[in-house]
Amino acid sequence: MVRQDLASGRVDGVVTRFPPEPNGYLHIGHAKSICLNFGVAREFDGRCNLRMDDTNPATEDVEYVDSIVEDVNWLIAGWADHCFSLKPTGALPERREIDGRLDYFIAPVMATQSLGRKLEPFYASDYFEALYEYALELIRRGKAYVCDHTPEEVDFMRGAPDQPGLESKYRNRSVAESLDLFQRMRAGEFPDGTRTLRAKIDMASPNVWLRDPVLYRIRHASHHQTGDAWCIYPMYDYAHEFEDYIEGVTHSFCTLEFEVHRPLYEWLLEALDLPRPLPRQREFARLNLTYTVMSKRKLLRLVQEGHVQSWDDPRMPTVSGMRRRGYPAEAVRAFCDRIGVAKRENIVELSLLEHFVRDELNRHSPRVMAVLRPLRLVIENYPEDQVEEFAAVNNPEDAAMGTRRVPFSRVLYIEQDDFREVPPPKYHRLSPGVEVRLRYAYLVTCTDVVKDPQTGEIIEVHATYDPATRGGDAPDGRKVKSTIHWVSAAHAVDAEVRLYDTLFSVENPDDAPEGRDFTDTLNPASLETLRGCRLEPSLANAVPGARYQFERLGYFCVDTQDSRPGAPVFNRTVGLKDTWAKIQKRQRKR
RNA sequence: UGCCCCGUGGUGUAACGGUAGCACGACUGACUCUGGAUCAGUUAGUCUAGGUUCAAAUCCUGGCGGGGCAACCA
Repeated sequence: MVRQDLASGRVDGVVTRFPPEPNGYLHIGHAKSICLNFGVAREFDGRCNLRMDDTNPATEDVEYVDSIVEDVNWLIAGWADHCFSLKPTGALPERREIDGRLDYFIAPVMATQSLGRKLEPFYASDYFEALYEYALELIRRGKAYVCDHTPEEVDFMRGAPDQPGLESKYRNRSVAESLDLFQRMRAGEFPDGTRTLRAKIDMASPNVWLRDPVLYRIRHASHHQTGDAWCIYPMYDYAHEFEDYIEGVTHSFCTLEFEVHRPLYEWLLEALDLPRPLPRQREFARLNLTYTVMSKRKLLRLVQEGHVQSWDDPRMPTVSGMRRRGYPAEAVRAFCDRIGVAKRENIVELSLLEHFVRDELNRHSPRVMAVLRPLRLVIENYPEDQVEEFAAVNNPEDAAMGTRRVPFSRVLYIEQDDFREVPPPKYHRLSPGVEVRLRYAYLVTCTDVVKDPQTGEIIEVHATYDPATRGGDAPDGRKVKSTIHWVSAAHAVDAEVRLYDTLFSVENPDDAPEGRDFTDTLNPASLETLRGCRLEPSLANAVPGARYQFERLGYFCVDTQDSRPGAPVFNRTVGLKDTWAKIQKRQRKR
């Protein structure tokens, strides 16, 4: 479509916009919209405006503005910054005339070319004056009128979808009277809800949005950007297309539910005889993901009711949550690219998102050894005080990432999961009499199991090593079935590790059965906190946000909120694919 | 109920009216000092009934199914 518009000469450049309302945090659904809008701008060498659609002071807050700016920057950094347009802080649209026709226009500044000027997002609230002027013009043209009906009356008179509405008795009052009343609405002469400005369209239209929709309402409320300057605020349907127009937007992409609003979007634009090309609205289906919810209302409830700790809780599908969880922005973008844009309702599998996260992390994150649930392994025939260092590869996918040295000694920790006194079928790891490889170190054979005399719990495993297998290869060419990771007890770094699982235990928490709430299907095991985890010493100075692969376990990142030097906290971003887990699952089913 | 939109493998998404393709998942196998990665392969799809056409996922009509819309929210 964009290509067609360019080819036909309808527009000579592409301008899109991402227009969130600052009443919540951005989530993966917004990420899709961001990728669409910035992606189109990028593809056609255009630009994309970040705009706060702040026309309802009751629900909005600057806290959200700040988070939105941060999230957008994070998501597009290194990808679309060159088409990211903002405006100088405090700039307002310029009032001008083109061919004798009234026009408002606001000039963008590319984020990469600020030239020292302070920049900020566009704000719908910056256009309140322009919007007001346009409203006056609408009244003069007989296309809008002030209506004195109460909200209840208006609601009733709208009729039903299959029944025409009733015309307001104020519909035909004179232009002069409407003008006067509207000016007095602005002046604050009337209390909330007493009057509205309405478009004069068609009360019998089969499209309910064309039945003289409300354009302005009276709200004596303080706005987070304009303070108390206004007591009338424009409705979304009135404001949005003019916001697009003022910014010179060519393509206005929004979600499906606005499809029925499109005739209104176009009607308002055409009602005014505007001198520049008009923006065009097109719709696409919003994103749904399995095992999560996406509506701002539900996300807000999760936060407010304490089901998660915050908007950036790593279990949240918010952009900030994903960032804290360790998802790379590249992975989120690759995901958005793959899911495509269409008008069909969809529920994308979480596994697709995780695929891109693993794909990105696999190529770029350094490998490291960490033991989450430690089990002592004593190498009986290894000298008591000896310490050796082995070279470990940082990333087999990228030789340029080099190697590091890992200390080895007589007492090690291995993963509890990597030892079974009685191995189940197909279990290749350590068990009595079995030889395995300690990664990068030696081949060891399990000789003994030490149990707590009281509880019978395995507290220690003994083994012998073969000195000839130094580095991990046997000179006689014998093979072992398994390689396990380990950490030298004396050198280990102690850490807390948080394991995350899906927030919900059902694929689609949105369709809770009647009488049930989506919170009923919350997964009680979505967070498991492990303390006393043992990490290899190279992790002692890991910086917040740093991402690693813990070999054989998954990808982990240093938590940006709770990690402290000397007391590191790691979040599991996503586990490695685990065929052993699959085998186990299958065995359990039998 | 009125209007609008949408129906392609389990999931998501492609295909000027001309061989239904790609990705994820699942399943086999190969390889492996990560039961990771990689590689090879298998599985499985045009909602339905008519019509137009040499030819229909694509165009037309009906049916069926799903979704949206009746805030002074966005």
